[in-house]
Amino acid sequence: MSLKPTSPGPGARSARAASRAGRPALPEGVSPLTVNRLSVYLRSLRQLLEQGVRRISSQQLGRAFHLSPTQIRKDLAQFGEFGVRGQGYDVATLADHLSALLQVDRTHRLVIVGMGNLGTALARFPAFNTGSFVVVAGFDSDPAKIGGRVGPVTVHAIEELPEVARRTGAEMAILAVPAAAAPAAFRSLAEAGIVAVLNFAPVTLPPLPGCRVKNVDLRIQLEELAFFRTAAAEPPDPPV
Amino acid sequence: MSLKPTSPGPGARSARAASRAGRPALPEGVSPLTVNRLSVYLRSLRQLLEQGVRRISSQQLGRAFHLSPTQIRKDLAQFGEFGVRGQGYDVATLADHLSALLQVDRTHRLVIVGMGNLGTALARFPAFNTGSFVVVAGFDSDPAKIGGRVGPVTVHAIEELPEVARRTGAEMAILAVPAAAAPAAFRSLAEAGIVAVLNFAPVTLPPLPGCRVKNVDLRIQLEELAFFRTAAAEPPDPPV
DNA sequence: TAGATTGTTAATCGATTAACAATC
DNA sequence: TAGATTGTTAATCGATTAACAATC
Repeated sequence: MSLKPTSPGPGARSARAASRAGRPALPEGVSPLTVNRLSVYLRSLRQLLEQGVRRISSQQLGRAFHLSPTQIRKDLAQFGEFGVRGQGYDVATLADHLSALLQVDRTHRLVIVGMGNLGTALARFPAFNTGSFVVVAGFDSDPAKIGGRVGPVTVHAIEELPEVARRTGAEMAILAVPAAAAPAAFRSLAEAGIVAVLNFAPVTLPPLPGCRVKNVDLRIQLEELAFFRTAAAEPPDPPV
Repeated sequence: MSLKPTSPGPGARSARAASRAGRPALPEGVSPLTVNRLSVYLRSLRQLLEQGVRRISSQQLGRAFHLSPTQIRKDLAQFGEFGVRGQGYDVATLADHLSALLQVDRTHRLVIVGMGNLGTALARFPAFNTGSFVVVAGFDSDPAKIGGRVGPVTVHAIEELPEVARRTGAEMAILAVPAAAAPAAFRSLAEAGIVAVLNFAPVTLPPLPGCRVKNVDLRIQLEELAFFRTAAAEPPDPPV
């Protein structure tokens, strides 16, 4: 193969904080917007891989997946030199680099707190149970649910969280409880050593020391869409 | 009441496009980031309303819900003068204004395309079936599911989409099909007159004329979190 | 070498924050 | 009037885009 991607080592010299620690790419200083896009790039590369595409330029990638070529290069450059000038990127190699960067080259164990509609669905959700993520336990306050199984997991009482988290080695969590219960549940998670939480409860949880949160109230996404909904349906402005 | 919020009319003079059309706040020119926050403000105000709080300043609102007071005022100012200098905002009135702005003062009918794990859960999801949103129909390609019921809705074949959409008056949709099926399903939705789609499929769907999309691949949210997951767990950098 | 495409620097654009005059 | 808090303008910060030199 004519592509010789440089090792992350020398190329990563622009990741200032990282080089200091001698590890790939320290999270601090990287924008969540960038990380989100890296994840989209990886998703796209995986699709190319399935199609047997071996090499691609930022421009082709942009056309195929509605991305900006400049931004792709800028984003990647933050972490190393993964391409070859004049040639583009090796799909498999770049996918590997991104997997390592995003930490999806290993398995993350998740617990789900709140086994209502959404929690239950997420326990069975393929995207949360493939490759790098596995749901290892569920928690609920309803005694009727405790001890039962939902999809692949057993439902526990929230009091068991510290013990179950330790035993299973869980380090991430999905929070899908009602708003009123969310702050306390979140504190329990942080205390149990969970370091990252995807929060579906309709409250903004600020991060706790040692525990990052991403708040994704789905109703808010729907309301955002409702706001913009008219624009499309309307006749264009008359010319001035 | 000592609060006399001005009508949207004169106050909305900074919403340039809107005043031109003589309607409240035209979507164009408003950032999705702003709209998302408006939705968070509304959620917060509703909570205050339940607690019986009648009046609040941007600063109090910020403290209570982890928001920036300056940003609250800036965001609101885009659409009118909803507060009273020296006094703050009337909770109920501001909530009403925001509801109107976000179009959640009326009911939006949703269809769900793809009745797998996630689609099924969302059909029953309270946040998608309360107040301003109702799920009115489901669609799936699996003949075994067609004709059946899921929570509140009947499952139809995708071919029936135009007819069902017309009959129910649906104007928004949730897309929860596999990646490969998403683009075609999205086109069908746009053709059936759906004007806004919340897309959970792991592909980026670019907007179609007359139909807006919000792409919210949940796995990507999880991967973003995985990237940052180490930061918290690590010992702080040694002092230089 | 000529053509292509990267990595990077500079220019633009947009969003957030700070500061303050207007005013209840 | 004095105190408070808005709406708004100006300053800062960050993110995206354009342009191009480096180089395969």
